[in-house]
Amino acid sequence: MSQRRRGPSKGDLRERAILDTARELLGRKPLAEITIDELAAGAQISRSSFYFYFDSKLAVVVALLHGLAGELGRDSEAWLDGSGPDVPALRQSLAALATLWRDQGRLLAGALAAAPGCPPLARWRAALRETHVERLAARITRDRAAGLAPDGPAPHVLAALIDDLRTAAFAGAADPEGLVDDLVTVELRMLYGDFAVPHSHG
Amino acid sequence: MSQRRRGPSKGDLRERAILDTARELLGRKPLAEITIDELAAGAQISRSSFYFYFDSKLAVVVALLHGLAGELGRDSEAWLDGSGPDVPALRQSLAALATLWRDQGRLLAGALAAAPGCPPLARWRAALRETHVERLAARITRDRAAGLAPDGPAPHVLAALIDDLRTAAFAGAADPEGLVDDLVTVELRMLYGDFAVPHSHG
DNA sequence: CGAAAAACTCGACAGCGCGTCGACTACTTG
DNA sequence: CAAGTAGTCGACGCGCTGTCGAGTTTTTCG
Repeated sequence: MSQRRRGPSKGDLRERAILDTARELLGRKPLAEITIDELAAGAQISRSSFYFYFDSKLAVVVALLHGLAGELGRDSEAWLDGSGPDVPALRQSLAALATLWRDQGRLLAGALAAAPGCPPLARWRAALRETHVERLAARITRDRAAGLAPDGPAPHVLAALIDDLRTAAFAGAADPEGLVDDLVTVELRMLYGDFAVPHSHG
Repeated sequence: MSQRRRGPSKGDLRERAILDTARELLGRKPLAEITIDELAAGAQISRSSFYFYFDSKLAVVVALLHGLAGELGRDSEAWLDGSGPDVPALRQSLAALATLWRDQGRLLAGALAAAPGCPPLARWRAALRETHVERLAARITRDRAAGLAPDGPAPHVLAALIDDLRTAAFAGAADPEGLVDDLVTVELRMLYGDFAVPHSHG
């Protein structure tokens, strides 16, 4: 817990300066290589003053993540609330996510890496994931009931695999946006692709 | 580089003791929470003596990984060298990988997490991944040429996505082996599942 | 205005984990 | 038994973290 209370004052500027410095540094190097000294120096305060504003480096990450809150859900509404292989909706959802990874890749990667061992980050990650997985699982259930999708893995398992794939693919990609079309294809196959098992002989 | 040269002697026992301690600790807690003191204590030597055997904690990881060398390739031969949706071969490949993740999950996860920022681990990871991706990509190319698989993402991209999915799914799973069947289905869909786009109206 | 309170700042300190160095002991091999 | 090599260890310095207490500013309000 930061000791800071309320009011628009000089301290607010410093807090923003820390956040801005963090964003700026994350544009250049991974989270693990950023030190509290650098954050403090960037905000023109001493290292110990940093602790007046944030409890740790990860608290800064949490704050940064908080600012990203809405962005993840918004563009997926159409896809998650729809039904059937709605290609444009899926592409929109993936494109938005890709852009986020392009712009905030190091922040997201750092947060993911630090999540085990940092309860606040773990909760953030779990909440994000669960929201997506649950809605996607519901969509799968709907599609199957409507005869739009073939049977297969339990909906929440399939949804979790899709979520894993997105994260792994974007986290590892040099150019997330270049992956969007391929991910669209692959996710559609995972959801709707019932392939015909060929007869076992020529 | 460790300063150690050759010969079967007392030191060999200590080296093994360190490795054993590492394995034992990895059964209880993640790599990041293991300290060199613990490793040394487990082998009944002082912390500074540890450095006579290994240069760092990650050097121990590398050694541990080295011991796992063959296990990854072996059981995938049938699947990677075959063609078409060979379900048993694919299942065998995935089952072996799942077992490895069950037994060595924390080691693998730790190695993966530490890979950026540790060249030897990064090289190990890259080599492993590239081998798999390349062989799988070749398989995809073959299948497509033979008319066994539909067109889709570039073979090496699709192969990389499948590799990512495996790693992410197993790394995050409480029970890797319980995922095998679902992964079989999903991978087959990614490779062979050409779904029929439904007509755009009811 | 001026005094108490709050917001804010900082240097000094203690802790932990890492990796190194140099001196010491114990084997082994001619 | 001498000399070299293998193995051991305590002490040190480093970098980063987080805390404490004492200081300075800024706000609040009687």
